[in-house]
Amino acid sequence: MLQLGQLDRTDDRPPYRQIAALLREAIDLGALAPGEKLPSETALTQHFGVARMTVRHAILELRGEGLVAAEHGRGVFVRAMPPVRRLASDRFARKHRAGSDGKAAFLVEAEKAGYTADVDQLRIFRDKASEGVAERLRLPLGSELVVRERRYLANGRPIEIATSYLPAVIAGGTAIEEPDPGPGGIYARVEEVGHQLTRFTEEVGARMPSPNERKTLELGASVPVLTVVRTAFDAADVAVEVCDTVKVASAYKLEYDFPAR
Amino acid sequence: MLQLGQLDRTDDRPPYRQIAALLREAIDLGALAPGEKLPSETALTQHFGVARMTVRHAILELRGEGLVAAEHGRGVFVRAMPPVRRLASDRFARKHRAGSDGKAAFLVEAEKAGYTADVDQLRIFRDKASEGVAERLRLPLGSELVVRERRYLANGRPIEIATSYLPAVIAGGTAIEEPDPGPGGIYARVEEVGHQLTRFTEEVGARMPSPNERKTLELGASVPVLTVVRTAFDAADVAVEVCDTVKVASAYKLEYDFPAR
DNA sequence: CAGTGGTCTAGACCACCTA
DNA sequence: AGGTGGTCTAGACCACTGT
Repeated sequence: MLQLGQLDRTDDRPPYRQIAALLREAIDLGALAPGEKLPSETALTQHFGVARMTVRHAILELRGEGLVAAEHGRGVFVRAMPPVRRLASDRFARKHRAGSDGKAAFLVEAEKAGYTADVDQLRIFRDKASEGVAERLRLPLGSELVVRERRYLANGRPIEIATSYLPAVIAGGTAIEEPDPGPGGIYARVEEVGHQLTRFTEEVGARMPSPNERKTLELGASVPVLTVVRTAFDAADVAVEVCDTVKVASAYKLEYDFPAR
Repeated sequence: MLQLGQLDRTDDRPPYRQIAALLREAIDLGALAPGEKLPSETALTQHFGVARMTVRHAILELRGEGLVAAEHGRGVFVRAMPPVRRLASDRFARKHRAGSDGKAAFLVEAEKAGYTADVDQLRIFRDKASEGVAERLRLPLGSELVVRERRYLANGRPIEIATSYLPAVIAGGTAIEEPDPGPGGIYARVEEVGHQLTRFTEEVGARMPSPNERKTLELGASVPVLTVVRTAFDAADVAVEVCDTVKVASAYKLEYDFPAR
């Protein structure tokens, strides 16, 4: 049974903050392990001798920090943190595509780092270019695109949604329109049709997820996401792919290396 | 006088969410301009015919989104959104240091983009290297460092906290320990003492701010921050500076450009 | 069904700001 | 002093989950 301290009436912090601090401490120390259920509001109310709203206020604070998630009718649970993926800016180097025996980069990386990886919710379809994508691909608005959507999971937990957009004139009719694009992934196929990749740009931001993203990524109320929009360029500096990703922020660390010039 | 709609009892959203939605709409439409004061809790209570806690719950939600900020004893005010800074990975190129007439890069950029920039809360002191910094600078734990802390503001709103760590053997006794490091900033001074900068690495992540950061950056309850830890290397590949920054996510877009190799 | 969290009421007292 | 938001109480009913 979990042991929690008592309120300190000489403490100048209000009771709800003290309760939040005590629970936060229990989580940090591991007395409340990830996935574990917190004492019910009723139990906490009795333990601390306060009104239910006071306990709820404390829990609201922890939810705001993304430390716990409430499940209606079940209880409040300590959130489990997914493993952290470190993404280096050389992760698309050709050497990483070779020798992977046709496995996707994400699966190879997972194997090395010791977690299980999955890709699901794959959707492939044609669409017209929206403003942001058209601008990045330097195509007219409404140009025909091949779109690949998918969701990445680590240890069974969703960590990323990715959507690739490629001009249909490049990707149309190739294995890029197949569920399995073959060894080396879609970048290898793009190079096969004559577009050797030379550089990438990435635009990185962070924000709160939309309700939809929250659902797809199974996120608690206030867990932020990292957004990365990558554009791939070929030797003629033609943009051949835009990849829009939404990543669970706590699961990622992005690494970039650039010259001082 | 602000006109607000009424609750719709047939709507399946709870009253507090409807009230939040009505206020959000008023803000989006400009009926409540940035800096303007919302009707008081008492006024809203009477307007909607609900208990005060219900109105507070709605306002709590808007505060969580960072749309409004409460000021004890004064009222609740619509927050102004800071302008978005786009940070390109060539922003430390030597050419940007030259010709800036001794002005810091941040101020020059602000002038061009048409917003006012300020740096405040400058603190300069000596400290011992903590684990993360020691590792990045490849120094023994506890090595003497020169530390520069400061806060950046755009249009008067805080948008970033930055902390630079430099080995005291490099930065000690130079203008880097002065409030004004002189033309070209601390990087120019580092190069003057024989460490020509050749490359940088950046580690990017996102998370919810700590209570302290929330206060310093004047953030709402659930507004995320971007974290960027930059390490600067000289020609001998010696790490000469670690710069730890915490940025208001909504105010930044980071841009990186890297070869496919 | 009992137990959980979600929402709401109608009060109360306090701390802070402006005047 | 009067108005504002901050915190708290002691109830109430509802919706969801599990047995």
